[in-house]
Amino acid sequence: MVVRDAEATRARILEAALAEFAAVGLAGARVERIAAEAGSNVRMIYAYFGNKSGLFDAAVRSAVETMAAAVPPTPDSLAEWAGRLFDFHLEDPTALRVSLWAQLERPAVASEPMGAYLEKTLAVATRVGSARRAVDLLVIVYSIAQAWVLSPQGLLAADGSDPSSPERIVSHRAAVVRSVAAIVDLEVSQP
Amino acid sequence: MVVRDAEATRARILEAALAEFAAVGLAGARVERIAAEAGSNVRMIYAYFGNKSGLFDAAVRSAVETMAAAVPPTPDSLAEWAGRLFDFHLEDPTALRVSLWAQLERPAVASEPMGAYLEKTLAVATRVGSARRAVDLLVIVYSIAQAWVLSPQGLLAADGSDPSSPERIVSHRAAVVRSVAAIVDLEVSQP
DNA sequence: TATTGGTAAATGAATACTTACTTACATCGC
DNA sequence: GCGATGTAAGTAAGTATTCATTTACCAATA
Repeated sequence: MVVRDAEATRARILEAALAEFAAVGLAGARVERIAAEAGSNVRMIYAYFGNKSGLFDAAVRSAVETMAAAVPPTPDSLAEWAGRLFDFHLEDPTALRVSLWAQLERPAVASEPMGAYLEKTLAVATRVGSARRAVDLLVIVYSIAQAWVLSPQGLLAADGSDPSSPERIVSHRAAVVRSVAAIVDLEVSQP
Repeated sequence: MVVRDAEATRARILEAALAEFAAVGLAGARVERIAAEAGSNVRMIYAYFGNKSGLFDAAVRSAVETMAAAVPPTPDSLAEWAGRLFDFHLEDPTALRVSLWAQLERPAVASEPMGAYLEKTLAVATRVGSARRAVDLLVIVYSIAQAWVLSPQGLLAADGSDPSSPERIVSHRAAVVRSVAAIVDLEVSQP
């Protein structure tokens, strides 16, 4: 390294960790690979993040923050929000994959951003009547927005078309948006 | 072992593998732990399944088969089918978790049951107009049925209630069924 | 029927290699 | 020179996979 910059090194490590964890998860990740990819070394990882799971936790938090910042929730139009979430995950599935791995391998960390959850729930609750129904709705909306990226290729290609073609993407995005719209309509109309 | 029974031993190994892989995934699983849990030994795993990923693949296939057999699709009432899927995943998340891990760690294996996908797609296509729309719909229906089990505890509890309470479960199941019903209605009405 | 030989099933321990984590040392900026 | 930052080479504990051997079972033979 020519220039010494703790912040920059930390950031490079975190970035490399995000990619590695998104690709192979916590158990599959290799500390040495992350260090190499970051242009740093193992020692620095332990200096900055304590241990492997500490780095993973930091990566998860970073991923969730990125996601929340990139796709701010708009309670008035959940359908459009779902569409933007879909776009975000499609363009870069890193954050989604890291979150999912956290949910499987470290559920406690995945449940951490309680504040954000509470906020969204309350915002939606005013439209749906109760907090419970808001949670039920949010759970479903999230999953619809993620469905495409998490579906096996075999299912996506079951109609004989290429799942990565632009028309195919546009088609599914439309399905996502109108599905969420239909569900929200339903929930708002019958409390 | 008192009795020598290749089939039984194989079955015990597979059962133990399912539990282990569901809990910690392919990279997190320990061959030795599986052997011990199965009341067998490591060498047998290699005799019957070749290697660790061979065992994982076998576990995935077994999980998918179990799931397909336990919750046969009913194209005429996708909503009820989603409800039964929800029940199945809730009672035992093993198959769902194994499938999800396959999707993350070995996408090729997760995409394997093409036959089942094609069948379901065709069955739904006759109701929705085109195979493409059928796939879009199926992807979303699957994800809605799984959403609860895959959501972080923090979100599920954001309304202040206990996510594992029977009333909470009943409430969400209802949300799943009526959501799918609403989406299917929409898709059938406007082709 | 008792003996023998063959084969599938099972086992414990070794092998070859990874992997998270540490230590001892170097270098930069103030 | 001193604390912060960086590096390379360890180390001890695991870990997938293989080896050498034993055990149970079966059937043919004498």
